[in-house]
Amino acid sequence: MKKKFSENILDNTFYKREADKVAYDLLGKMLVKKDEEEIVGGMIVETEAYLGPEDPACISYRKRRRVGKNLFGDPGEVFIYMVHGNWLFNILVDKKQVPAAVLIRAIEPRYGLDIIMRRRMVVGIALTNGPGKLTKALDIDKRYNGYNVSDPKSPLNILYYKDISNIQIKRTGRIGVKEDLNTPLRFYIAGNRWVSRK
DNA sequence: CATATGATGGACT
DNA sequence: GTCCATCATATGG
Repeated sequence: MKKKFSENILDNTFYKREADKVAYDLLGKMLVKKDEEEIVGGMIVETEAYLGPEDPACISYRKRRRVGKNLFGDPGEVFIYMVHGNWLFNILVDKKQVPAAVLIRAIEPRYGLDIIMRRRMVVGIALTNGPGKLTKALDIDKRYNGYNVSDPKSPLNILYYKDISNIQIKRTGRIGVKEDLNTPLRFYIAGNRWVSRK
């Protein structure tokens, strides 16, 4: 099982592209975490792209540049950020030294459901249908800053799972941002019940 | 040290 | 849809 996981890990060239393209292509991929001996994780069903210094919603924008110092890392690196009492799980993307990221907003649980339910103390779609919920479900916090999801030794990985070329992807504006761009930068799998909002 | 700030979640109308 | 508790950071005194 573990060997199969490592064979399917997306390599870091996947992340060396513009944030909106990576956000789109992450849908239908598998996010897994090695949790002690067990594997927890699920299929990514909702993402948002944050484009960098030119994007008013991005942490690397203007005054918030200090907050975004961790945004200057290699593509594929994990970037964790606290908002409203919730840890948000991001992956650095684009060329090196471009402070852009993709936020993972929702997953469909596939591994370690019993562990996830114990941590969340709920059942059903509320387990992982939001960016703060999924980090609680997978026990992700700032300890995981700096790991690279393309590195087989990392506790967090993203795997190829299935072809999504026949699945309908919807685009909307980003949720909860103070100042969004005109381009819709939120992506989700149409009809998937684990998506946070329609 | 004090306070303002959210890329939220959950309870409620 | 609205309201507000939340809490790690950033920033200013």
